[in-house]
Amino acid sequence: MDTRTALLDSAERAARQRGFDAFSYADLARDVGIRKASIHHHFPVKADLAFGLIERYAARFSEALTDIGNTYDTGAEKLRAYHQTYRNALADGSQLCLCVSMSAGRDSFAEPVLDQLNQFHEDSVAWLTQVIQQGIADGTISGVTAADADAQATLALMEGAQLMARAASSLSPFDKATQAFLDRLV
Amino acid sequence: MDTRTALLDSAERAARQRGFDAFSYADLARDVGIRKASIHHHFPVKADLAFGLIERYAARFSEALTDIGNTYDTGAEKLRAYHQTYRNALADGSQLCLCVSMSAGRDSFAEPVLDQLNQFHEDSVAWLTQVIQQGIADGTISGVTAADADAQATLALMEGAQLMARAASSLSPFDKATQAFLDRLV
DNA sequence: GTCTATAGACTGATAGAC
DNA sequence: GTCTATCAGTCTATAGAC
Repeated sequence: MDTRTALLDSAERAARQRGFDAFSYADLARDVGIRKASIHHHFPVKADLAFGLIERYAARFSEALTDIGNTYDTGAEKLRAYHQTYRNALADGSQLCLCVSMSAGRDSFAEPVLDQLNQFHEDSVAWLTQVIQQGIADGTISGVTAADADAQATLALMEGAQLMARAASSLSPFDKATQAFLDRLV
Repeated sequence: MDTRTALLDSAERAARQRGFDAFSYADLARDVGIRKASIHHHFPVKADLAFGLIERYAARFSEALTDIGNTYDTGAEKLRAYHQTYRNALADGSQLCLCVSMSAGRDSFAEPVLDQLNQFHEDSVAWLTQVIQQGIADGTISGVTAADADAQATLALMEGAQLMARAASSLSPFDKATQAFLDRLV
């Protein structure tokens, strides 16, 4: 495998488990099997690594949402798949999805990284708004008054539920927090 | 003011704005106006400071919930006051409440701190469950199927909404995300 | 593209005087 | 309880050989 990719993989794992500021180039070097200095060839400064991570993540997530849109028909089915994506990212409660991790530690990031992060949030809300509107139209989601507010609430719920699950090192707070959301779907 | 209190105040401000691992004893010393070494007299190691922070926060929050219980009558009024507490903590979107901040950076903490954190979450859910049940009984909250799941969802929503507001440095994601929650209250 | 070697800054923490 | 002085360890980052 490509060294750059191996570095991104290792960094993503570390960032999701321990936070972006909690791993060092030394950790990365140990994990990937090269020397610290070699990492700087691929990511001159750590901000480049942060940007590389969020960039790849946003691209992958965007693909995943497109896949969900193509695979499922009803609004409810798509929202269940979206929920499952966040649930899977938790694993056994030991890691967050990268965007929650980076949202939480946002102070160490420079403008370009924050822009990507906020763009990701906006894209998510836009996708959710569309899917919720479809769910209203096809009658597979109940209890919605404003689709865009509901979309923002859904994203906040997923991210918050991840945070609590991780604090407890258990999936159950996530499942309990998202139960009512799932119950609104046919 | 007590030096210990001044240190806790400064540390809380820093933890909420930049994260617990993002401030140092040097920062604290500068802010409070004493020398680094003196801080170790009050908090021998940084873990003691973490514990002191969450301990004081949990005690204060518990008091605040009791106050809300005593001040307001209906379930809806109490939930609106609870929501306002989280909104106020954000200020202009530049800081998190301490428990979101510490949940986010939980990897740097030892068992006693994590116990306090999880206890805080459990206490919050217990209080919310009770208030939501009251709201069902007095008819001031609608759309609840299971009070305990709704309580966990409410906590996750508040924490997630804070995270998004802070990422955007703006209150509006918080307001949008919690709009539907408020709309369910009479 | 990877290496050795090193710089310079900062970290939490300690010893011991006052 | 606060100070000066200092420690060993870590961090990101760079220079330059191969």
